[in-house]
Amino acid sequence: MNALPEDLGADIPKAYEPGSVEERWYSFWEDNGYFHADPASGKPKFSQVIPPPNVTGVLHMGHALNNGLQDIIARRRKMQGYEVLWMPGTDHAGIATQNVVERALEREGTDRHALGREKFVERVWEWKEEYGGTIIRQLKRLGCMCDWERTRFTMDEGCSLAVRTVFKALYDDGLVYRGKYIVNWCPRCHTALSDIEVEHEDKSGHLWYIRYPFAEGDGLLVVATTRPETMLGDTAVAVAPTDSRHAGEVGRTVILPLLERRIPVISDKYVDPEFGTGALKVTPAHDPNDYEIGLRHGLEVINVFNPDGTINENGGPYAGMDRYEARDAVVADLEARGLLEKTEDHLLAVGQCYRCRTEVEPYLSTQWFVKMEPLARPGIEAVRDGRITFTPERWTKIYFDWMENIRDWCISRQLWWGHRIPVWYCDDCGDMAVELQAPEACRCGSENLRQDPDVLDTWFSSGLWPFSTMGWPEKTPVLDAFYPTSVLTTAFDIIFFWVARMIMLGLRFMGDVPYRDVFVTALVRDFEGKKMSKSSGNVIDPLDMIDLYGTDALRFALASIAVPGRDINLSEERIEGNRNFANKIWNAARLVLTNISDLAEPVDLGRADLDLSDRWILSRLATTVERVDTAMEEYNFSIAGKALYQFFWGDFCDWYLELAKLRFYRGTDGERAVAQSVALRVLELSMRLLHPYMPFITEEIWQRLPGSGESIMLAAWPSGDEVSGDPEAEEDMGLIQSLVVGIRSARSEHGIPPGEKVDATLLCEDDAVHETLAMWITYVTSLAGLNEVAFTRQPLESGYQMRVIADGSQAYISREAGVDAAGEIDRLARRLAKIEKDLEKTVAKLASSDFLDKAPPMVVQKEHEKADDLHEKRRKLTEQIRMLEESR
RNA sequence: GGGAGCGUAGCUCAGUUGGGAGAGCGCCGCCCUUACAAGGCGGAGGUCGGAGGUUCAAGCCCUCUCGCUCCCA
Repeated sequence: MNALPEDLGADIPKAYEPGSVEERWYSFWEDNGYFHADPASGKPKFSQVIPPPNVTGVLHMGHALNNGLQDIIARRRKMQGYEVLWMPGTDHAGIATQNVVERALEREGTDRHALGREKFVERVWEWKEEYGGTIIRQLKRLGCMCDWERTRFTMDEGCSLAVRTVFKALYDDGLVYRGKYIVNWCPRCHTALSDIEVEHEDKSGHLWYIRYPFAEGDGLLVVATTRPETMLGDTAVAVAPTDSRHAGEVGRTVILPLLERRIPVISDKYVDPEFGTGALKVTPAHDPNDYEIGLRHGLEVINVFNPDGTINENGGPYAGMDRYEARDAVVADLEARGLLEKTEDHLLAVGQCYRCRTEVEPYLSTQWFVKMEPLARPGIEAVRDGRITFTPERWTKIYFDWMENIRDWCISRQLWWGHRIPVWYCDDCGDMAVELQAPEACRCGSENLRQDPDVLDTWFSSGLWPFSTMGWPEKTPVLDAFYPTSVLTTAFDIIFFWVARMIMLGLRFMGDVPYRDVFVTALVRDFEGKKMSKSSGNVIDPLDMIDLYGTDALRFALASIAVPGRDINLSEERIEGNRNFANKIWNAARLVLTNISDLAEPVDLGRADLDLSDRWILSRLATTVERVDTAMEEYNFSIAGKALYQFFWGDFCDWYLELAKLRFYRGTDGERAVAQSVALRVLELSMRLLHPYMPFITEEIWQRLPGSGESIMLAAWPSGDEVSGDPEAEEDMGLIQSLVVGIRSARSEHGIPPGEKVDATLLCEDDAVHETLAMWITYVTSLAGLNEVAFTRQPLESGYQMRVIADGSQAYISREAGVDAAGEIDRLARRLAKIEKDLEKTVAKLASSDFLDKAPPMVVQKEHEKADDLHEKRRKLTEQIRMLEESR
């Protein structure tokens, strides 16, 4: 598998080419079974379930973020030695999938009713077999290490049995019930929806003031409504009991305009006397509050809508019109009869179906419900006592708020695609049976059984996902080994739909929480913070990004801007920048690989004669390992990503490799071997540290390194034991970096081309610094472009054109062609200005006796040192500027 | 109406328990120095939304205020 040493640098393309690399390694991993979890393994277990994507879905940025992060988590755990199960699968998505197939039928000029239920469901299954695998293939392109052999589907046999088992158990416990209530009805999907499937949006509408004449005597009552068409179903007018304006009207009868129905005026505490005229038209069949009022007063309930939102026969002349048409007609007729007092503009919250955006209609119908309060209590407790934690923490409160005010869950849907409700009704005796399998006959002996035509809310089955996928209700080894799962990673928009319900159902049926951690990710938005949507045309397709820049670039970009608790504004430039990072990694590896072919055996770094740069980069690496590991443990993928980026590019490439070249190209054999060994070690360890973020490029490079093993996926996650910090090396290197940057800056500001070497004399007032610089002077000469270098112990009076004042040292630089003295004065003056600004603040602090008395000694001490340093720099700069001015 | 989050460089955003304002991109200048021009080096750019308070010390803590976004009713 591994290349031989002499082949190391051969055939390495100049730029990283993600396409072929990704394909090759993904099948290598999959074919070797690295994704497959063994419940019998003796290793500690780590598990997570994928939030099952919609089977009709295609991968969008939200998926890419969530699943990318889950993969990062899983890969690190695997490297840490856990037996990792990442359970994959898809969701049957009742409404969405049914819609897709219905649209296909429409194109064929037919519909589901013409096909019949059985044939239609067959068609959906066919569709699922053909297209349902798309998102799975896309997740593979994202690099996800899911255990594909265990891929599940919410409608597969096992999950379906789990659904029926749970339904029956809840029914037997009295937690599932059937009843006639006002539910949210989508006239386009022809089904009931649960409360949370309705999205409210403020829309501008009108408030119509309608005159209801009294049946006896003169006068009229004016009611205000936002929905005049529902007056067809009015069975009362209500006023507040406290409302003196209307007190005399209670008990009288008004004539409902248009339909001429006689309806009573009643008094009910629900009415808000401040709203409109203080008189409320009551439509018990089409408003939940009106329904309650109706119950209290024994009002007639008149349904005026058909399931498709048109007016039914109860609407008299308006029957057959659609609800908006009817609204216009009703208003026009009222106006014509002089019964419309006035119309005002009014802002109202309109409920819409979360699947199709159609306005939902409150609609009286018989539905199945789950009684939630008894399930919610343990769910609240599990979070309160810390068995489950949310990250970021603030989601905890949102979870509590919802759970503490939970309402019963309407679980029946008038669809054909989904888990059919396991309830059979007897046509002969009217009995009802809730069973796991279709019963042969009723208790009364009749075989005239009809199964309930409705199916269950898709979220009912996804609520069982953490255990139904592991084989429940059977007791399986997988369940035994991997439940509860370790973490659930998901976006906040499904905390109520999914997360909360899994917790409640997991506790109820497994007797344990479904996961320990809930990691709530952000929403991915476009670069200016707008929600990505097809209609706005601002969608960035993750597959396009993968094709253009590579999977690793996309993953790294998403992960490194994934700050917990904040939405992500993504731009293509961001991904491009990370493609550049991948390329940087690639080329660093190329440099190392092409320069280590003569390294027979890496030297033992514990004993080797390390350069300062070697000690420094190993120390930086140690810090990075620590920071990355800690941040990842806390789900802070942004901090970890930035640490990786900064270390690899800013430290390793910009400084270490530049210095290592000195030994690669001109070192003695021994020096070469040390530099090679350190470079190799840092590269190897970096690949392991980067692997969870960038699985493909790291495997590709790691496999080319001498002595690497079977796969980086099986290599150990870097630990603090592998490298250790070296504060002294970091400090010494800091002195050198300060001097190099100072000289480069002076050169650049004087327009000296990078190729032109200059002479320098270095002055260090401190002996130790002098020694360090003298020892590692080649670093300075090579990185700062110096020619002749001399050391002095006394400040120079002349013989140079530029002076650099760095930390711990100074450089006097001379150039044959000379430099513009005025330019040098200007340059130094700008430095001086900055120093004086800093100094001013520091001096002010030290002049305050409060500061000296009350601040911790360490802080005061630091401030003194800072002041000394700044004073010294100011003195040197001032003196230099004066000298230059005098010599002009 | 209730709750949450966010206003820091031109843009997108970091900023761990208060103790010398940062990154990426963009911009300007110089460089094709054989790992990388998808690059290197250097540079400009900020009264941290506003006001007040606590503190020796506030981007960070408290109060008020303005603006934007989201969730729930």
